[in-house]
Amino acid sequence: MSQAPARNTTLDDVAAHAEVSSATVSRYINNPDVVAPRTAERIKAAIEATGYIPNLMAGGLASSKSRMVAVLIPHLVDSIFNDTIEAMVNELAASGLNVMMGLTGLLPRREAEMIRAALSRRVDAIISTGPLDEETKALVRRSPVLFIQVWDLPEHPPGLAIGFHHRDVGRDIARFLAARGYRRPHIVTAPGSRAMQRRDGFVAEWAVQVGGPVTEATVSIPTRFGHARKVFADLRHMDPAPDVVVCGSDYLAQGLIIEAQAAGLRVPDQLAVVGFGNSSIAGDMRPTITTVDIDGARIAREAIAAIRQRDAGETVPASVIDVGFRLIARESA
Amino acid sequence: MSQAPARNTTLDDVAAHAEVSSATVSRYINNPDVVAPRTAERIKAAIEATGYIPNLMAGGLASSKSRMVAVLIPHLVDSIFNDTIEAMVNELAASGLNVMMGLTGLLPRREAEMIRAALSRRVDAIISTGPLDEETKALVRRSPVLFIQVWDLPEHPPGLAIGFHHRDVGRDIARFLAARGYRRPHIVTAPGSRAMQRRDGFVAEWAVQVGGPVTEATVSIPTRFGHARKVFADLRHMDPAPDVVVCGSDYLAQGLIIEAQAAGLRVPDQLAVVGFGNSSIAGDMRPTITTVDIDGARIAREAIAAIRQRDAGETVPASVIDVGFRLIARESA
DNA sequence: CCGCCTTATGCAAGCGCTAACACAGGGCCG
DNA sequence: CGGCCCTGTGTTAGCGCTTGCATAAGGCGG
Repeated sequence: MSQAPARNTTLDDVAAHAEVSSATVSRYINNPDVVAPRTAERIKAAIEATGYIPNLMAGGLASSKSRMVAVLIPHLVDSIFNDTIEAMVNELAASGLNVMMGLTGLLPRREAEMIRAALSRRVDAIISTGPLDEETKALVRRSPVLFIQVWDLPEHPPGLAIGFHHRDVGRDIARFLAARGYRRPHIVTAPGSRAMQRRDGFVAEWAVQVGGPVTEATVSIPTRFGHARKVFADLRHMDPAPDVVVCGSDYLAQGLIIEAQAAGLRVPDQLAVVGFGNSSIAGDMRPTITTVDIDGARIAREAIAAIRQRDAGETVPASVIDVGFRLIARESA
Repeated sequence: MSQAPARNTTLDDVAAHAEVSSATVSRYINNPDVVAPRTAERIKAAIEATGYIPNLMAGGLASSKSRMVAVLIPHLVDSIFNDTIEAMVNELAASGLNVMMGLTGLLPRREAEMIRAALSRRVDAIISTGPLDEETKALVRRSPVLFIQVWDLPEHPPGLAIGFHHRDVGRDIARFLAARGYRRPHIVTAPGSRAMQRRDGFVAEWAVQVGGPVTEATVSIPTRFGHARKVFADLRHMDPAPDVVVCGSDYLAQGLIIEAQAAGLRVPDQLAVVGFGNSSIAGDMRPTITTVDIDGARIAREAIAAIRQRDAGETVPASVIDVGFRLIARESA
């Protein structure tokens, strides 16, 4: 109330108050067990009394550990990553790691920018959905940061990769739909390597399983609810009409169901729909949406495990963790 | 390829390479205009040659400016804040500010924790949806951080508040529905002060406008799509049946529309629905959703303006910026 | 009861950068 | 043509913390 302290309270202030050296206070904060119980007591009281708040920039500089992790994703709105990211951010917070969040949007340039920013902050790890261009990949390799690419399993990840094979997703959807007797699939794809892999997997397997034509449509990234109107309108002009639409996200799938119903079609009888991501809406939609579930929490856990391992001094090899996926058959297809 | 540099390259390395002092390199990086063009040239080349990446922890420590802003929100999944947050993060990035993201969930304790973490990082500003408990409010007031509370306009914000009056939202919805001739509103509220204010505003104004009973239901935070099944099921047992449902989010509104339609009801004729947030889905739903639009981008801009002002040395007074809201009448009510 | 090991703490040297201050040199005005 | 100001750069003292090393007590086996 009265006078604002000219200077922020520092470790030294606490140390003086507790009548110990600042080194001991530092130890108490970072590793309480190494200080004697009675000393700990005094320090604790001193911290309370002074209202001390550590300065992590100073601490980070001295220890060259930032206790911060960069999480880089394309979007927030209608993003199929949201469940994974939420799990990630929560897990990280629980581990005492703060999250520097970057939205990379569509431009690879932004991804590179955000990575430079993360590197400037000397983050302990970068978690990104990638993919990276060659220059950025080289930059990441040169730096000591732990780079974790999630949601995809590239051949030669710059660091650790935790994800699944998108091509296999496409393949499994093709098998599933073939087995269910669908014959004229229409696949809606967004540009972006992961979506493309799923598409390729689908097309290849469909050729094997059934062999008829696979029609396609393209939407912009991110694949969202609002795209459904146009996709459905286009689809109505097609002859023969598709009997099932394979979507790049549950949001789009939901939109298509709504459009189809508004047009008087019964889903799945007259038009079936498959989503992707098992987003929160998928199980509650009418009809419930057949989709592919990714264990986002598992991805988050694996990522955190790697970060901890690294933090403990072990080296995390550039490798690949396949968390798989699960096709969930519901009512919409 | 050959030997990893034992030590990271620093300003001094660049300085040596460019044959200037490190101070000049620092100037070049932070304020290129003050160094002579020829020197700038040399430094630029030296930076490229050495692959220098600044250390913002060191810079921040020295300048006591972190160039980082904390953004604290309850959730990511199905969050009505997402549009605002996305705008915010993008605007911040464009201003060269990095974002430390915190998910506060439902517990006030977590909010306090995240604020401490942000303070430890000496962030330039904290943007939070609040509200804060008294202790945390005091903590924030004591610290030199710029605290920006968004989405709400409390009486005595600890810093700057940018938002709108939720009570007025409730009031305006009541007027709108009364004018449209609805008579038996059912309002679905989540715990949380903002939702409560909207509810109170609605109930108070409804009493003035029409006067009949307002029935209510409660859902958990966040107000999401999946809640619709239960809300709708409960609503079917009510006698007299409501003719309009006022929802806490567009996602819930969407869910209710779907449930109603699945039960054979026509929306809005047999049951009308009002949402909140003007989320991306609202305009594309069938029927399109009557909702309340918040100019998230505007909130983001105002917040960034305050941060810049503060950064320029001016003091940002604890005050309130009302960005208002806009009721968008669409098809669902 | 003494040397040795363990445990708890202090000392001091940085971590990599910024910014206040000093200063050199050149242009320009009177 | 001398003094003054402006521009550009160097010098230096930190910013607040961590950590390796040194040191002071105790504990304990022989």
